[in-house]
Amino acid sequence: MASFPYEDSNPNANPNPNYTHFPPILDPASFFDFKLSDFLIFDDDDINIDQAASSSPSMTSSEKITGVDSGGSSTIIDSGSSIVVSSGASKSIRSKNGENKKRKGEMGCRVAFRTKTEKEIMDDGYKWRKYGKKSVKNSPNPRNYYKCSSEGCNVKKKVERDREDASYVITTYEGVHNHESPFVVYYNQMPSFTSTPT
DNA sequence: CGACTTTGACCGGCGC
DNA sequence: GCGCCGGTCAAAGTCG
Repeated sequence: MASFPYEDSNPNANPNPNYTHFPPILDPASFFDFKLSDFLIFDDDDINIDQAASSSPSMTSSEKITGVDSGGSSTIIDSGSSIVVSSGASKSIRSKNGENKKRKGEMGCRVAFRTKTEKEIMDDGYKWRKYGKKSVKNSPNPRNYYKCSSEGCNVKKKVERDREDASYVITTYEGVHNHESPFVVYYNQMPSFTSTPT
């Protein structure tokens, strides 16, 4: 639990659904286009990621980790930066016929992070399809819901603006991709970027 | 014409 | 039991 997200260029190689890997920010163009601002990590099911991620921007990342992480590991990316990671999301999923299914832990992990960006959507290399938009309580900004549009991939993400500072965007990933990012495929095909030993 | 977005409705969980 | 809230569905609209 100490790997840097941008080193995890092959999410597909992860056989463990509970493996907590970082958000696939793999597009250099988009990566440098925003300032990573929050990166919290925890393992507790009951923690409200959204609240943790959107807590006061004046807090330091170490303060956030102390307040949120109940003994789990943590990785600080940058001064004042934090991401929230949960490895056991508990979620109630409603099927089409109205049947409700408990899917505790099925999603693999959740990752929430806050970034300072003007863009609502961060291009993380994956293709997302929007399936919902909801105004949430205590926040003037609506929350957008996205699913990975790859067939068979159940990864979801929520995107909302920080209620305290609209220049920040809170992104919550849920689950682990069962395929490689289109960007990774493209990246791996580029001779100048392949990891040839010197 | 297919893929995607929008948006209102619907549903289950949860607190009171 | 009831109402609020978050999350999802799906039909209609939009766009390339």
